[in-house]
Amino acid sequence: MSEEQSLNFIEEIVEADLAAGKYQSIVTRFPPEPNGYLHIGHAKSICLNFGLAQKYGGKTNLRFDDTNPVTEETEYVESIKNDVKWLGFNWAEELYASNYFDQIHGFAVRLIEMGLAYVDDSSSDEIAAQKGTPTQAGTANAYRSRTIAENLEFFEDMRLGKYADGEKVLRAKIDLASNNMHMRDPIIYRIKHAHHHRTGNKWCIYPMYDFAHGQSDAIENITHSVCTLEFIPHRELYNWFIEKLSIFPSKQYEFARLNMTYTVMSKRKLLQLVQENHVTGWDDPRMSTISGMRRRGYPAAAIREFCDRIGIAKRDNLIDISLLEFCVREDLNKTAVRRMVVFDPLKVIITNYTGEGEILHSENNPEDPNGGVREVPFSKEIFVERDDFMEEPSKKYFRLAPGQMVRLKSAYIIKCDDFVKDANGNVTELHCSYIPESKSGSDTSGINVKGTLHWVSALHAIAAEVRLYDRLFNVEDVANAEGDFKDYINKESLTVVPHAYAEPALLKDSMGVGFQFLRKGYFCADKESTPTKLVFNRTVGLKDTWAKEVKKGA
RNA sequence: UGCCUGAUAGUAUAAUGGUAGUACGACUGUUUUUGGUGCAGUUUGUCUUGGUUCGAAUCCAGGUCGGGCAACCA
Repeated sequence: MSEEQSLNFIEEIVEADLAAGKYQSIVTRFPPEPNGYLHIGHAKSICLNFGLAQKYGGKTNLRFDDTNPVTEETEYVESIKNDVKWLGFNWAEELYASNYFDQIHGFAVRLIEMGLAYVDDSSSDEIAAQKGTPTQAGTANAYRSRTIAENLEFFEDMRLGKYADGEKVLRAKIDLASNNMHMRDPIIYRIKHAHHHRTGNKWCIYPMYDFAHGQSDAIENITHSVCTLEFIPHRELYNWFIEKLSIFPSKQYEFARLNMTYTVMSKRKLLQLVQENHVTGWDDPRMSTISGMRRRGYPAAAIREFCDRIGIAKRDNLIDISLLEFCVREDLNKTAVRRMVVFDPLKVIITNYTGEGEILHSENNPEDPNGGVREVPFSKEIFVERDDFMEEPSKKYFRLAPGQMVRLKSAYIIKCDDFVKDANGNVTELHCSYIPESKSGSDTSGINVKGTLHWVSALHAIAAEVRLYDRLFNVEDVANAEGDFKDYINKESLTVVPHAYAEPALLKDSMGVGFQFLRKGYFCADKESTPTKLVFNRTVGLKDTWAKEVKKGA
């Protein structure tokens, strides 16, 4: 293999570290806070962290960053585990920052003993004011010069629950004049009399992110701690604690988080969509969550492929959602079984068809020679799509029109002889004649037609509900659009087709697979689908050059 | 106003002092019993001004523009 694959900048760092013998093998981690469901942005991080370990023969921990008991819940923990697994990754260990609360508390005591932390009685407003501004140094208060003994005692009293929330905090004593605001005596422990989803009521003080994340990394011997760009200013602090505490020197590296067009990618906003019922839940198929995409029918492999294609870099980006859709189609084209479903039926009577009906066969997947065929019943009366007929066709319209011929997929060529209108002028019925010798597979008619239509036998059709999804927002860059992001919600993001006509094979199909409804797009059975009421989600449409053509003409 | 970051086709991402390439998008053509797929092709780019060098996307200096930083969130 002479194929040279270019590395992203983190892979370069890893390779350099390995080549220099800095580590024998690498350890990464994926560290979500269990305060919401995972979204496609997390998928990028998951693929990066797990991918690194896979590629370089290391391991990846799943670590829940659960240091804020008031926002975190077990429901989220379960959903996160489920999503990571579904994406196809196995973690070495399932860990929690809360596992380390004793050790982290010990680190805090050590810092106090070294004279590098102090208990501050100031209010949150006072602390903010004393921090100064980016251009003005902060000022020390009287608490900063408390003795080690005092600090030890007060911190212990904090732990014992002698104070109310907000009465006291523990701060690292670093540099109130630092250019980096995070170094101006950051708070490292706060009092929260709250129930924790894992440690219950054992603790009433909890470490802040900055005093838990790096410490957890060190405890787990994480070699490469990868996070997003907004943590760059935290790195100095991260390193300071590692140095002062003399713990394992994990290194933090930052990459640009994923932004995607026509969607939101923040847990806060996603939570809002759920709570205010703009969507039906975290797994609403329109959501950018992993669970939403799974329900919508996006294959895990397609999401992985997408994450691979967008790359890892440090500049801000806004990825076109059509790239994700491309990856979904690429995957589904190879795997989805083809079925025929008519959404907006128009009855066709095949006037010269005298038989009782017959069973025809159609390939499950033309891309897969081993995919086999299924049985498709044919009869004198069928349904085709309403927009597959035009009374006065344009020149490039290759479908049904008076006198025009088309092939019915896997069946016969038919010719439109006549049509029937109701009192309102709506076409209600087509009368066609078929060419008996044009039967699919044994066509001796010699006739070539330009159009092929999907269809279902009226006698054998089964009912199905079909849900069509469009983008949830109608502006590209939702996060940077002016005003409230909810003003940009696309009111037409869901269209329900309550009574589509489906071919009967669908009744016997297993529901976990991806379908392609011929000429309609890719679909999957929704979790609400039952044998008596089939419900399908449109995963993504087919590329539609005809629609483009029509648009151009209009 | 300070500090930290970043800037390559429409969107992403390579080229690590030596031919600016790839993918998606867009557009052509071709194949096709899905106006799908496949195949072939076209299109568009190094933020700017100087400097170093035989040679600069890459190194240096200044500028411009974008993002981040002053939560008892992560």
